Amino acid sequence: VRMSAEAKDQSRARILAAAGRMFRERGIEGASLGDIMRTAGLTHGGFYRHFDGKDDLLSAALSQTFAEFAAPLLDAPAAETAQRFRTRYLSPEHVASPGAGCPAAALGPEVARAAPRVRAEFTKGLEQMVQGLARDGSPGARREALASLSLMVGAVVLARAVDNGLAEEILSACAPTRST
Amino acid sequence: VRMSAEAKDQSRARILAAAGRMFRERGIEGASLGDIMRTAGLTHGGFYRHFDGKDDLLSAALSQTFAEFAAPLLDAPAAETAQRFRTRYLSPEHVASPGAGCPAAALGPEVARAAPRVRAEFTKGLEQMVQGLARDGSPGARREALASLSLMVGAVVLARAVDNGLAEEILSACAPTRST
DNA sequence: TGTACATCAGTGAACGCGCGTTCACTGATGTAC
DNA sequence: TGTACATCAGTGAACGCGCGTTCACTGATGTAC
Repeated sequence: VRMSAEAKDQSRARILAAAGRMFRERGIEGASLGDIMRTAGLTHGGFYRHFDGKDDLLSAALSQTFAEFAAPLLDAPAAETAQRFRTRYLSPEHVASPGAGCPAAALGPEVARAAPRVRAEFTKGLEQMVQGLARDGSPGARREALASLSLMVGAVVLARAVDNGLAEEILSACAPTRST
Repeated sequence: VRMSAEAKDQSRARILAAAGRMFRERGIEGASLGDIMRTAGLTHGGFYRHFDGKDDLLSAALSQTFAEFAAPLLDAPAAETAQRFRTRYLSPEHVASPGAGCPAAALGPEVARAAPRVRAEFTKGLEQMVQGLARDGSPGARREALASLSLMVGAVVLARAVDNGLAEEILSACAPTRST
């Protein structure tokens, strides 16, 4: 049942979309290749026609996921301001939807234990976010962007792990207009 | 080979110590009961004389680990200042030693997917840290503590996941004396 | 443009492995008298 | 204080399960002529 080259590209795109969402929702170890392939509408045996293994898929998914998530900051004509991005980032909607949210907040500690190529892709993706947040490129703006990004990631990581009352307090305490 | 009550308590303490370290080093799923029991000097079959299951162990380990980690902030006579705590938190040593470090930075996203009782224990532990950082108890101090804790957790999560150069930049950008 | 054939995307079964949990067993500990 | 016995901490083998990966197979696609 060979497919056309175009159909293969579509399969790959579906696998990547499923992986990007499921890794963020269930964690790297929690999202099995079988689950991902089933979500993409395929059986798990065909996986290796598209990727070398789980690490290869994870690297590709991180690359795509970071690009999508940072896009509002980077889209050329009317990019979102850093402050607006931070307001969205610190919203209850983002906390409730890890599968469509920031890869760093969903996967940070797991990536820290992952293969070098995975860490390299994560580093590249995070650097995109930093540059989107510090568009004037000055050293001061970059420092502010790094601190602001750390605050955002930490707040969402904590808000997702704790009970609701404390989660709301955390988001509120980190909202813009207070310091950076 | 029944052991004395005292010997049993010591076994439990060794299991808890091994679990606290290994969960933070390898993640919840990455640390198997077999590994933990072996590190504690026991065989894995005896685990269920001490805990009901992995979630029970994880809850107990989080409780103990948060208490230990927040101790410098809470020890009554001469507790560490919030600023000194933050300097230690944002050190390369903390980034390099997750097994002895902050449970929130090591396990946050995994706890977000864990059982309610695990999340409850995490919430309790984090609340201890917040109160240690905001000892005067004013609403403003609590907000500042929540924001500062979010910044610290995010910075260490990111620093552990990215390559060395960017990791150092992140820690430096979040060091005290800049805003909160 | 047609025809013959090699390629390969996808299927479904199989593999070896490590996991959390269970269980029969051992023998020192703790208890009842 | 001694003795008889029930308890139970720890052992080691076994269990069922899901994982990532491999492989023989199928048949439409793409290519060489």
